[in-house]
Amino acid sequence: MSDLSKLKELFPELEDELYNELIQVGVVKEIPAGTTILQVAQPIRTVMMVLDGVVKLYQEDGEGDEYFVYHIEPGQACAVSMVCAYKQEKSMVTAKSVTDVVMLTVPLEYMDKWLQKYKSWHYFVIKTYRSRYEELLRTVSEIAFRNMDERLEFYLKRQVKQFGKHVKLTHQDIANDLNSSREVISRLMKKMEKNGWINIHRNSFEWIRD
Amino acid sequence: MSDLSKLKELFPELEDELYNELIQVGVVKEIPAGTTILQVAQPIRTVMMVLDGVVKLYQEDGEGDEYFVYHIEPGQACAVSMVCAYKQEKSMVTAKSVTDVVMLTVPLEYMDKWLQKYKSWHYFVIKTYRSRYEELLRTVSEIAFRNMDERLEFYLKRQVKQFGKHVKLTHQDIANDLNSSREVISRLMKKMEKNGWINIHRNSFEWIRD
DNA sequence: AATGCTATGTGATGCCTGTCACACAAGCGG
DNA sequence: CCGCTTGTGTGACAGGCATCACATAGCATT
Repeated sequence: MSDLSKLKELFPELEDELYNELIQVGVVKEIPAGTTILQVAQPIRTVMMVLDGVVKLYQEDGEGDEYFVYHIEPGQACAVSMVCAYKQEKSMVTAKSVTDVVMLTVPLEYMDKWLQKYKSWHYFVIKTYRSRYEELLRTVSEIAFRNMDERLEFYLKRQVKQFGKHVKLTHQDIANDLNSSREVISRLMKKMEKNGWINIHRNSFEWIRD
Repeated sequence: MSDLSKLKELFPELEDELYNELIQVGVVKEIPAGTTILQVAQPIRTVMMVLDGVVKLYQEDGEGDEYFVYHIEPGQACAVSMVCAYKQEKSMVTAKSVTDVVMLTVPLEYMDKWLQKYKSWHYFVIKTYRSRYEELLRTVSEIAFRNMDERLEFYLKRQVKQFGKHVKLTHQDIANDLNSSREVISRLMKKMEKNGWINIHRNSFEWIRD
């Protein structure tokens, strides 16, 4: 069955029996690009494992400001969706599909069951938390210590890594992700272009260095 | 035995059998204030559970800059110490004792063993990751969206929550934790004093609002 | 080709905060 | 009581970045 083989390919570290359960109880959802998949304010009742496409996770304050945190790609699960009972204070996290996305959703009650039953699930969950924790630390470090030009470079490199040398984003999109303003991003990117790092097109740019 | 009862009090969610194992294989360490307990660059071979005192966790870049992330207090474990194989790229996290600290250290191999054996340990580890993840998100939100005055207020409140109304920190200490400069902190605190939020003393301040 | 919409380029200006320079104040040891 | 050390107060200045105001350019539709 193609579903099974795809699962095994994307999540190679799980037990055979668990794959079967995943196929049985999991629901495959197809989500168009640009959909808000979850917001942490609201209770979450499923674990989400990405099968295809890219999800971006970003933080919001209440006043329209955003900050990009990281991407979730095929073979990864959403750590936040595992944080079932999120105490909502001020911090808000949103996950949104960047491309069309296919994900496997599993009701949260299986999470506990499987944690006890399958060692591999266990490790998978721990691994997910750990890698997300590391990504977050990385993000903190960027914002705390780096100026806009360095943060922009880091951000663009992540996009290139995720989507290839040719990335479709407007300066405004980028400014939103970095909680900056369009003009600042335009100026800095112009400088990067002069230095031969990128080519700027309308609605996109191209990474031409390294 | 007083160790056992203290453990139960601080970590009430664990299984009886596990307490016994903890007492048997765990080593109690007393650490004087100001000691660097771990740095993420180096491999970690123990899980640390705080029994007494306060540990602060902060991020460093390579050039002497720091940013305070959160406190670890009695009844909590160090999530980073559970991240055994930390890929060292640029981000560095350091844990340092703020006060004299007593902690129980457990060799890392038990972590895996217990994860399979004890459901409660399991939940404890997950809970630890989850709450640390949330704290990190909170920190990201502060740095990304707030100005120095608001970040300072947030920071001071956290200190007050941890240590009581009378907090022993110099302006320089605070500036280091917020990756700012002493003069800026002094000015902002002076303003807070004028607004009746705090009293400033030499080497300390006192929270007098709320 | 003309029109219009949206993306991008660029100067002017102001606020926040980091830095430098130095004055003052609190506490400690002789 | 005096001087030293360390913390705090404050002005002047500079750089980074947000914002405002337009100018220009790219692409789609007619």
